[in-house]
Amino acid sequence: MAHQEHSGTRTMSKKSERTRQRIVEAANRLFYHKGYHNTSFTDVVNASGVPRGNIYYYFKSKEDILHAALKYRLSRIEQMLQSWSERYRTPIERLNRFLEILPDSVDSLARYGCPMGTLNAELGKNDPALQAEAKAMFLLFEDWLTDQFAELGYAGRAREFARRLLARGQGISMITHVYGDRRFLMQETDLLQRWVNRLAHGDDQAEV
Amino acid sequence: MAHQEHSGTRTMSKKSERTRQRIVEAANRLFYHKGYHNTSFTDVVNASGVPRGNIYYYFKSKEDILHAALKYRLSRIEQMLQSWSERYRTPIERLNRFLEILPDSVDSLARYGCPMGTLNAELGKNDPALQAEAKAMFLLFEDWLTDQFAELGYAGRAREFARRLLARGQGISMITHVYGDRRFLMQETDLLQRWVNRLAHGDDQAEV
DNA sequence: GTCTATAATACGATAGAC
DNA sequence: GTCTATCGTATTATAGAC
Repeated sequence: MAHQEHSGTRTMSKKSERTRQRIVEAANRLFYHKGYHNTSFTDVVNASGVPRGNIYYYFKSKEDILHAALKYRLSRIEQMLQSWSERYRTPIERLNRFLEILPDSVDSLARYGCPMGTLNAELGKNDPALQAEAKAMFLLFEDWLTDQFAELGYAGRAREFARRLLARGQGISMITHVYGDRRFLMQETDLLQRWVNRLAHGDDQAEV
Repeated sequence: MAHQEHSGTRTMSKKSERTRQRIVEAANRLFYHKGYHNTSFTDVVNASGVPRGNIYYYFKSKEDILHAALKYRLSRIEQMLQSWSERYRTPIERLNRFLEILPDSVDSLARYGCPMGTLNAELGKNDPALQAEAKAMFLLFEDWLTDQFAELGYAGRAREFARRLLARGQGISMITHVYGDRRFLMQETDLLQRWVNRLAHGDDQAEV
């Protein structure tokens, strides 16, 4: 008989949890590198090393794996933002840490684009439910960035600034991906850092 | 016997050309709305109204249709840019016309994202040949924008400005798509217009 | 719980009648 | 040149032995 639920981890042994996690991480990497629709079930089998049937023991469909991968991404982003909030005590330090993502991941951005952006672009074209889950990644960043801008003293425009910063990052990632141009990313990241730091020094007329 | 070549239009009758064009336009729309990998051959059959076998008379494979769709997009972009160059006589008018794309297509951008960006994001993950063809769309815009900034007197930084403008447009399109937020697009387009117009008035320190 | 064999189907592509 | 019937394969998913 099948186990009671696919989605829960409640009744799982340590080993089962590890296997499940291996599937999620392998699939997540493939969805990023190849795109969701262009990743086959067999790709997931090969990349994870978990036999076909076993994967269906943990997940009821390919789309179910996608849900799990999105959930995994969301938890990773939450962890990351929380650790930044703990490690850095001023909003300007936090914003600068956020911007460091771009140079830190310049190689994968040039090869595969932004993991959030490209997946949203793909899923956003069709299923509204999947689109909503993918959008949640952006919302985590948006809320966190909004908090930082608010702490900087721009409470009224904090969300506007947060979205603008996200948009800038997306644009830079896209062009870096299309052109394979690492220099562009570095140069534009510099501009964003200057903008953020001008804001931090009270220049709220700073043009973005 | 099969016809001599799939790609050429040299020996085609008027009616054949129309049929071929119907296939290309239907497929192009589907590739935009659903994504390339998520568009099936049957989708193209249904959308174009052309029987399966006939499509293979005009194109040797699904990928061949994609090539034709990309070629079609490129020619449309070229036509558009050339018509703008003819209609508008100053670079500032031309740059403002370029920015008008965003509000003009805000509905489809919110639903499907930027046609150039999303297709590049999808194809860029895999095949380098397809990626190059998709990139060519950006290059057309980049060169044209570079010309405009050069005419404005920023010869040395014209290409930098052109890429930055493209990146901004991509970021705005992505966020508009993810959030389904038309207001954001309008607001950010305003910012870009102000930037471009400040540049036109000689403020080369204008921050982007 | 684990794994292999295989079902059921959707896919891109072809054959061949007209 | 046009169209339908169908092929071969890759896909997701399941059955059932261990």
